[in-house]
Amino acid sequence: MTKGRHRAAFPVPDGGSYRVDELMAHRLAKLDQLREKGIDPYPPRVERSHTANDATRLVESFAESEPETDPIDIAGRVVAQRDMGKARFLDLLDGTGRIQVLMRRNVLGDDLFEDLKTVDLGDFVGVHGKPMRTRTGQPTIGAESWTMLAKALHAPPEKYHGLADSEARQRRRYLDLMSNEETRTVFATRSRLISGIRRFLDDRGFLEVETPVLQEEAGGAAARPFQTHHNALGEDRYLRISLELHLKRLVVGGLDRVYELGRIFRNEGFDARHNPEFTMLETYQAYADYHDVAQMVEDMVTTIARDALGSLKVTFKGEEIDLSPPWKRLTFHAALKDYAGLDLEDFPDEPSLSAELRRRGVPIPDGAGYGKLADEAMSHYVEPHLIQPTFLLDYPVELSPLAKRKPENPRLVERFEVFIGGFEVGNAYTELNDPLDQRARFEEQLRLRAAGDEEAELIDEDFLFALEHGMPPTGGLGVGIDRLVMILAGQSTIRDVILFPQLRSEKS
RNA sequence: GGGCCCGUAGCUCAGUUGGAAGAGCAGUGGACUUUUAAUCCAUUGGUCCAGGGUUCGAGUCCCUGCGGGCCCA
Repeated sequence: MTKGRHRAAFPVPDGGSYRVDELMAHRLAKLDQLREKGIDPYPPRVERSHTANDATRLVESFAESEPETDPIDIAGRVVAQRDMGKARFLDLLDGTGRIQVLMRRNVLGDDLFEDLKTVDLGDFVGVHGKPMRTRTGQPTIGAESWTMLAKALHAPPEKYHGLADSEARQRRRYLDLMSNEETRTVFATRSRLISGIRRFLDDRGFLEVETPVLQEEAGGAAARPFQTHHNALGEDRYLRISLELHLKRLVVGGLDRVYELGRIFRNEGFDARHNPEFTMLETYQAYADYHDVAQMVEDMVTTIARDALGSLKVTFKGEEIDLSPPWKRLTFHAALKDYAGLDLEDFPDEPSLSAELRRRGVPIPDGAGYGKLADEAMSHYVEPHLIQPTFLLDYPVELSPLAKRKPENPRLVERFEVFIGGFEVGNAYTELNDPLDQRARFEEQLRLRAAGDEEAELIDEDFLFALEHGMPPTGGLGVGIDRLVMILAGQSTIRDVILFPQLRSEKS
């Protein structure tokens, strides 16, 4: 049973018939009127010679005076009607924009003009008419005939404010899209950014690949997976939490530059920055290290921003962010010193760091090892300040079981995270290709797991077997696409860049 | 997980000390042949999220639940 608040607007089958409110009843009556006149309110084909945008440009290509051209055919959803008695203006919206239509009784004839009474907001109509300008100069189609293309049985959201209720906007995204231009813009931007990423990587010789979503064990990240079951095998499977371990197998196999842009799943709550399923980009480049990758991220983000937004300056949560390279670079240790006055050299092990953070009142999770403690300190003191694009370099090895150690300091790894707008959007490292060290790191993860860290990695023997065959020096990258889109499209919650974000069930 | 806020007509929102449920848009009827948040006249439309409680009386106060938002962990 649908919850009360949306029931009237969204009728549910009720004993074989539909619950119909008054507004819907009027529309159903109009549907009947059309059918009685032998008019199909849902015809299978449509005449269309011009989009709304084409039509507007056509009119604008003429001088100020009324253009003399042949009639054209346009089609779209009726988003506004202004009835003037013997004339009526309609605004039609299609995927390219809005165009005004002028319907006149003396042009259409009495029958077609009378039939306009069956047109409601939200209906799709086709219009045959001449491009013209109104007295105020607005491009308009002077209708000579019109047809119903699809009758809508519900009223669209309010014409001026659109759909504002955030719950309704997410649950019924189609209403959000049809009534809020900004929503359409955000998702068009998202699409352009993603195609920009593909173009950028394709141009650099990267091969786009696809790896399994259903896995025997979910690895490659510190996160809990969703579990499912394969009936034919009679075995459980997990939805992937990262793309990493399979992509590196491909590098072992000789695919020097690979990327995957796909959905991953993490079994965790959702808030303004988290959705349990989200889109991840991972790239792996043989014969490169994390410095090369940092350079590439800078290039990639600035390229797609320029292409999709036409600017390297964006406004996010009221702050102007300048994406112009070079981005700030700061080591993990230096960042903690700068922003927290915390020198990790003074607290080299779990007991001392734990005591210090406790003393400072930094909240720390139970059973946190050294790496996790350092990460908590970073999240607490540093992350919120990293509004302008910033690379944090050289992380504690405990936090990075898949990254290569720094030769001059084996307690650190060659890793960076990129922060923009106060949160992490990317993560990269020089990949660990020493199979023996990798095995030791996995074993350390197992100890953390035994100590209560449910997000610690499991040993992936097949991955180790792959590494044992030799993986070239490789730089790898992961980018949270949704978060990147948030920043570039100026949206403060992840829910506003995901068309259908995760929500609680509406059923009670 | 904790705190705070929100849920009223199809949509956007008001609703006073607890005393007859409102506006705008949309809809319906009417006027108007260049309007554009058209305008003007008239008018329909309510499970006030759900369930309990207090009260002579609850949209309003209390409790529980559901859903959403913000902040914190």
